[in-house]
Amino acid sequence: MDVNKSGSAVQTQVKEQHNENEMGIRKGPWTVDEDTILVNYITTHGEGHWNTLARCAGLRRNGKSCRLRWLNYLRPDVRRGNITLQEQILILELHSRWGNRWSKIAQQLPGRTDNEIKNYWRTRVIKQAKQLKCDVNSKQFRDTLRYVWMPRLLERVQPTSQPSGVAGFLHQTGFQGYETEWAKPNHSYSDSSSVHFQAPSNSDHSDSSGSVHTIEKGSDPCPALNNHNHMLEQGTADQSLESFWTEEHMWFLQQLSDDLEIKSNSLL
DNA sequence: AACAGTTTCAACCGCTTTATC
DNA sequence: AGATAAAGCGGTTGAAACTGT
Repeated sequence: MDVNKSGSAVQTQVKEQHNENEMGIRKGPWTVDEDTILVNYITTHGEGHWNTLARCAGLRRNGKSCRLRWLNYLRPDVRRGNITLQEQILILELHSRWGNRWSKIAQQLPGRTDNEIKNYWRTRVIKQAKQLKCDVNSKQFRDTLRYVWMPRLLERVQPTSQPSGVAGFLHQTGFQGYETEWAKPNHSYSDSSSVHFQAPSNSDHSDSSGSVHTIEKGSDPCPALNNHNHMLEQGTADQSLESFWTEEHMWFLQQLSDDLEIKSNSLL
């Protein structure tokens, strides 16, 4: 959304008047002029002390609003545009580990803001959970993401990768600091004949069953997925998370996650 | 073309944590 | 040690953009 690009000057003026409170503090979308003032002021004086900054810069905004505008939009190193495939994997992985710690997750994705990641999670991932008819915080959905979806995304990113390549990928994307479950010896996500997913016993959110789930590669459990894989390899499909989730995928994932649930329960 | 429904994301709100006096 | 202000964080909202009919 960019209010600066739409609406007539008159409409904008009316809205601006409406968005001022009795103290003369403005709220709502920022104008181009306000952005310019804020950028120029920070370029000269640096950031911080936001209430003082707002006052000295002559902005009729509170400090919080200035800080948010700068951090989420005006900072020169803010990365705009779609979340890449690599970033999606990283977000899924980090969220499985840290939960809704958006700021912490954002620190591992250079140029991305906590707000952006939070929005991504709410608009894309939660949407998919709803389509799977499960709660986004349920074990069922977490397992589906962790043991089905993320390995497949990784295979798309690094088609020839070995297990150790996962750690390498995470390193390449700028993420350092902990040993991913996939880099551990008990996780063989890509061998010659099948794909195994072993639920780790020491993950923050996983169960302790350590149950192993195997999908025989030759059995082609979901032709739609493989077809999509082919499209990605040919560069004919949008490389986004949601583009994977067709109705057929949903059915497949639902079956698989139901199976995971049953097996996990039987081991308790 | 017009309308309704849905999605996206910038911005706000309220709470917690940290810094300063 | 307590009070106050500032900064940071996650949840929520609402308007614009998009999509379908």
